[in-house]
Amino acid sequence: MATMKDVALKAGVSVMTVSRVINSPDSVKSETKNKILSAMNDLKFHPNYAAKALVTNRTRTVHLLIPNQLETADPYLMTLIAGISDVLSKNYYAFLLRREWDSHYKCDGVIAMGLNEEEDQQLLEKMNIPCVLFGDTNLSIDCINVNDQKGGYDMTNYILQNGHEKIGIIVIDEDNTFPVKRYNGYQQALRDNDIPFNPNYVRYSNNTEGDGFTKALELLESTDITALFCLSDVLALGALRAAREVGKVVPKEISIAGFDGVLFDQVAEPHLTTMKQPVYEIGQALASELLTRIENPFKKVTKKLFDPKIMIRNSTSKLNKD
Amino acid sequence: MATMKDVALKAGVSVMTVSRVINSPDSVKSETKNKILSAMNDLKFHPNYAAKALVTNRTRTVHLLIPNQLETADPYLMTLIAGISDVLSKNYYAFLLRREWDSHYKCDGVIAMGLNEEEDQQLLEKMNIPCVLFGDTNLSIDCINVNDQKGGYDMTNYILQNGHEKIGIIVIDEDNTFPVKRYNGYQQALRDNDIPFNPNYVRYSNNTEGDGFTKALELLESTDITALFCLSDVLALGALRAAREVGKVVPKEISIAGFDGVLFDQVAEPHLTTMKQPVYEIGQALASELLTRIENPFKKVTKKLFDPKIMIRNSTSKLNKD
DNA sequence: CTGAAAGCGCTTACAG
DNA sequence: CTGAAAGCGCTTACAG
Repeated sequence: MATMKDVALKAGVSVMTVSRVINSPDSVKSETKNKILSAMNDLKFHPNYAAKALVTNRTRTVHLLIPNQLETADPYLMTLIAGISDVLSKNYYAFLLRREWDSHYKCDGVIAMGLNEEEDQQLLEKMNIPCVLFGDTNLSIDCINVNDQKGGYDMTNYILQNGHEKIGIIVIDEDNTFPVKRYNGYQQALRDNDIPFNPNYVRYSNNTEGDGFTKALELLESTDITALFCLSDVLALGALRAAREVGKVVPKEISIAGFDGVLFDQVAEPHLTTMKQPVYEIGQALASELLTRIENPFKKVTKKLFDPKIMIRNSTSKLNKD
Repeated sequence: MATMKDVALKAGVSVMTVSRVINSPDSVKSETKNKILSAMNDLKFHPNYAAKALVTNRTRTVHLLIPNQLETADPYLMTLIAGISDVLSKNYYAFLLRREWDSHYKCDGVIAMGLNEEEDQQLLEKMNIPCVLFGDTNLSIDCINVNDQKGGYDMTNYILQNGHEKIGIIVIDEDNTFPVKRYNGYQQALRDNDIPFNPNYVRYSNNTEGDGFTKALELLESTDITALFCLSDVLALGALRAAREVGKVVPKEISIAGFDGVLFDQVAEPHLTTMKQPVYEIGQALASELLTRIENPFKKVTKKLFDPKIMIRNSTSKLNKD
């Protein structure tokens, strides 16, 4: 591998000037610069990042802080990581997953997710390197999130537009803001369409197929809903099973909608209408944002929301009320 | 961050001896060693990998060579990468995805996949660093693969044991060895059970739900098969749809089996019997193997096969013939 | 078993 | 606009 010294020798300049061409090309006379650039080209010069890292204290490595309670084999997280790694790799940044808060190993920046408010605060205080958060916070941290409120609103609106007025909802019962936001969206859409809110149509559920099944069964047996909005696809799968259990044909007799859309564009089954989160794109955005922040530590803090989009799988899943 | 110099000062030794404690602890008198270890502990010393990288020419970074035709957002690949990153991250190795054969950036090792024979050869010749291959080759490269032959054999055997004798098969029509191996397993199982092979029961198909549907339809309409072994889950989904299309109840009138099992342990639907590949574990093994090879470049070449396992989703998917 | 010197390939001040 | 010197935190020979 050619070094800067080799390039300097070939171009007849000092190593320092070669370094300048790389780091602040404008400060070099263009004639000199061209000489050096062609020497770099001839020698196939590529900087030794280890040497650079040693002196600049930058490693060209990014850490993904993923709390232990998140399962890395989860498709949602894997898709996110795929998006992140796509952008990082293209920029020759390596990355490593970090399951613990502390690390004695250097990195240039951190992408964090699944933190509560207290931890957001910690992130701001303890990390003295660039951070980007997948989530929401009022603190001065770059963050990117899904617009859950809008997702809940748009889906409810869509169901209403298909002629349903009695819309059940299964809310995820977790200490997290996203189910609340989706639920708020549902309520707002009802208000905007002058449809009364019926608390009997609401169930809280653990985010599992099994509990979704149970809660959907309750709604199907005890109410006259004609549509059911499940705040995750996992719940929706349980609801589909519950519909089969009570012999209601989907979507003729009961329309079922989910939320997430992570797996379901890969799998043909089940034919579920859902709110697809742009997870891969969010991953890409997290990485881009972090790299921008690393380049420019004093730039204004960014807050971005990505809209989820309704995804209708096929004709059999249309929410039309006959 | 404390450096080796700080540790040396505190322990009253030279930097060199601190370095020895890290790299060849046996060469240091245990008394000295303990003094140094406790100094390292007090100062929370952790080596600066950039400095180490510079002098040892090792980067603590691994490249994943993923040919461009492979989609990184594919669940199979994401699961594999999750397994790989799990092990690498635990060992503080960063990694980056590499879509092109050439890289001017240093790394300590490469995990490659999806290569043809010619490329395997290239891998051996061009890379002068440790490599591990996800796949098969007779060349002197560490490799890890799925035992596809056994997967095909075991599934066929299982279907036979459930009383079926007329077993259709949809083979993936790709320039790749794995469908052939699975198909061979099918044929071998038939022979071992003295069941005649019927070429009319065989269809070749693109690995898509749509083509799976078409080919399954052909088999269901033109033959008397009572079971259908699809060499991928995607094909099996098409087959399930074809069964619905012709009004055959699964599994009462037609049993359907797939192969892969990547998504289907996450999703409750569809209830499909399949051969689950241990993809996450394979990813972990690829990374472990590479790290071992990096530590010990002259060790014997390893060839490992992972057995896929039959996964029966639930009672409705049992392959029992009434 | 331990240490003093040189150097890995860059960048950061400082000169000119 | 360009260069000579020093140093980042380690390891590799070489001594003793």
